[in-house]
Amino acid sequence: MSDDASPSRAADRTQAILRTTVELAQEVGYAKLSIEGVAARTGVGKHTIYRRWPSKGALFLDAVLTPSEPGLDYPDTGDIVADLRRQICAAVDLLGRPPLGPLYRALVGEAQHNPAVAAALNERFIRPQADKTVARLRRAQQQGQLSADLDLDVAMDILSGPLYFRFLITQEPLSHEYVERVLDALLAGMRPTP
Amino acid sequence: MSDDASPSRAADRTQAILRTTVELAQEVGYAKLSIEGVAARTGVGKHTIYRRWPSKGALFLDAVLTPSEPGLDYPDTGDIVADLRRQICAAVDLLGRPPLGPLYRALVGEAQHNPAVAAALNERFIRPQADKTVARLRRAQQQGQLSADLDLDVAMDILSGPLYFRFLITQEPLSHEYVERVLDALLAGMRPTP
Amino acid sequence: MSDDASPSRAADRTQAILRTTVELAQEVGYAKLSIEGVAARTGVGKHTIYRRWPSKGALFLDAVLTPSEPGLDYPDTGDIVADLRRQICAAVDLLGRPPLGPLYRALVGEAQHNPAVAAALNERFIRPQADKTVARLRRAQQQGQLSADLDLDVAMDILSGPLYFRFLITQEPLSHEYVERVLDALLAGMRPTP
Amino acid sequence: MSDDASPSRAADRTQAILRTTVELAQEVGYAKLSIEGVAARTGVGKHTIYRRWPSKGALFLDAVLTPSEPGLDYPDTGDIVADLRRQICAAVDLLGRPPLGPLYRALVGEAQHNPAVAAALNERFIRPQADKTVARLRRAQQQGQLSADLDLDVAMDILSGPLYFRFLITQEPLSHEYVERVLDALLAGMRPTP
DNA sequence: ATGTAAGCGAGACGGTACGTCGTGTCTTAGA
DNA sequence: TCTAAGACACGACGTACCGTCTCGCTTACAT
Repeated sequence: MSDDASPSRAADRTQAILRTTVELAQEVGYAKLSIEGVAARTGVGKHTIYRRWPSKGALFLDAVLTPSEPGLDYPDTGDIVADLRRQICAAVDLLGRPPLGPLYRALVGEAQHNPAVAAALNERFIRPQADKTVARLRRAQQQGQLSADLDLDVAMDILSGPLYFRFLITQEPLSHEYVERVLDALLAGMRPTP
Repeated sequence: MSDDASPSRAADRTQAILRTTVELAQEVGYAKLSIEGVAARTGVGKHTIYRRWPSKGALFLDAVLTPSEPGLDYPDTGDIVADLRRQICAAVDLLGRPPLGPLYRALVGEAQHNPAVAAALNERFIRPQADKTVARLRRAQQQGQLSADLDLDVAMDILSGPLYFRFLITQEPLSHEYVERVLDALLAGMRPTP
Repeated sequence: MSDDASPSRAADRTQAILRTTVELAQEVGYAKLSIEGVAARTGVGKHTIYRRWPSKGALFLDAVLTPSEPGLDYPDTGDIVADLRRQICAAVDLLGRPPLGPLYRALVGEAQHNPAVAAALNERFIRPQADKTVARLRRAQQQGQLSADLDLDVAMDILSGPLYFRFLITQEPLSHEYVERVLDALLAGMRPTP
Repeated sequence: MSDDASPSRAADRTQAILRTTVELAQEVGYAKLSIEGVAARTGVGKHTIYRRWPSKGALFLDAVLTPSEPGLDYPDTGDIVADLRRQICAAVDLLGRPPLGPLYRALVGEAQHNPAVAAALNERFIRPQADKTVARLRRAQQQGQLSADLDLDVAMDILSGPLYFRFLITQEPLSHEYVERVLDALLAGMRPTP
């Protein structure tokens, strides 16, 4: 008697809870987010949340990642430098600024206290992105656009790391101009040119 | 009544509280650390803690940074690559592994939720280290050991970032060998050598 | 499809639920008894219980009274004192000690909070017993074995009351010897014999 | 700095909580009384209640008994029958009708589920009253106003029991006329007068 | 040397949230 | 059609900390 348009009560509720979680987190911040509050605002019993997620961290992870998961697909225009620039700027625009930025920052913060969140963050978001990046880098390397000596796993870290450092540690804003400067430095290398 | 050997009751108490905080954090983790617990274990009234620190985060920051503050002085042997390697390895050994590693990780995590902690972490630890690093890099650049084009502020980020990325995000262990690979990649640059 | 040997699925289930209720109440006490628990232990849906009884109290009343209802028939040997002694001792033995005693005590306790239970307890158990008692007392009075002045309704209360008082209020054990002492006092009266 | 008129914060709060408990119990009944509700209405943290009483039953016992404890003093006019009548009627008027009646009924009900409440009820209320009653009966017996054979401990039970039976079991109202009828029956005895 | 204040331990207090349990209603799938 | 299973909104449980507050007691300073 139920048609495709109303797939299941359970999924409806799950979505509603995730939406409220994002809303509330944006209003009061992750630290003051509470399962009690999410339940009340969604009009849902606390148990309905605990049945789905074991902790505030797990709920928050789902709430932040679910909408952006199919988000950052990798371009391949043939020009690795342009593609990296495009991809990194997209990531910075999505995760490095409001509205998602503060939530993503809080999510990474939570991962430092909660190993389950750290693991899930890696598996659901970081590793897939890294794999795509490494694959793209490998193609570029094979085409001679990157140094044959370049250690591709490390390349992933040196491309992401500086931005995460600025995002999490010094907490200065992330501009496209900054991305450019990082890319320039990485491409050229630190050693004096002969 | 107080002599040099017991400089001040207040300082004694402060030290005792900081010691307990580290102890307790190592035992139960930052998430389950509580001011109530620190007070009880130290044998101190809660007020005595609140009089000194405004929040658990601030207390924890002091507890983690106080002992390691006079820690990572920069060497200058004349060889910038050797000095960087030495310095980064020292930092990794101190902050990247037990016993201090988990505490430092939690501290950075807390900084994501608490702007005051983020600011204090930067001012008391990150910025001073960065300044020393940049100064050392500048000398090397002037001596021709680094590319004249190198953007020194960015250099600081690309040296630290990859290690923080691995420490905070993928949470894989930090070995000296990994430091070496990062340095190699950064020095050589990603572009193919002509 | 159902024959005499399996009178009805419904009745079977009802009996099973009542049995579990008694079992569980004996194990954990009435206060910790729950419909949820009874359903789980019986292997029955909660609805199947709610369809039959409106509340825990009503279920418990049925569970306690059903087996003992056809219990306390009144003897008439011609000797009213002997009959009262026999009857009261039987009641005390059945309801005043384990295994049924604690359940009956809890049932009366529940009746203090739940008027429906109080009413049902009276109608299904107390009043029928009282009617039989009064009838027996009336015969005895007509035969001259009891004072012609005796107020028979009150007689019922003064025979039962002291035992209930001891059972519910002072919660001291009920022995046959105690029954004897009560009967002696009631028969003789408190006034000095002239 | 504090004078006799403001004895202590603690006692103030205790009294406020007990008052609210009685109020709330009268409004919603014992079954729906909750520690949460009492705390909210009193404007007090739940812990402040749990610090003082281990359970709803214990709190309720205090709330009901505290005001009426110094309540039912025994008269001695020299006429035991008149004194019993006076005393029993006073008890019936206080505990057998609103406002206290329903609370006392609920208290006795709770005692059936909670041994601690049963014990406290006995020690703080029932036994002291019983002791006074027995003492008064003993004087009357020595003066020849009661049968020399009367078993005084049992006398206590047969005086109280019928009223408790009516109060708790049949739950009919308790009138002075009923008290009279019980006393008449008990004084005269059930045996036919020769 | 003696007030007098400041710091202190202890812990009560009003709150908020926790994670769990049971209620009574409702839905779903299977017999 | 009735059932078992269990999701659901709700409300209360009893616990844990929060940050504030009052208590006496002990230091240590200023008179």
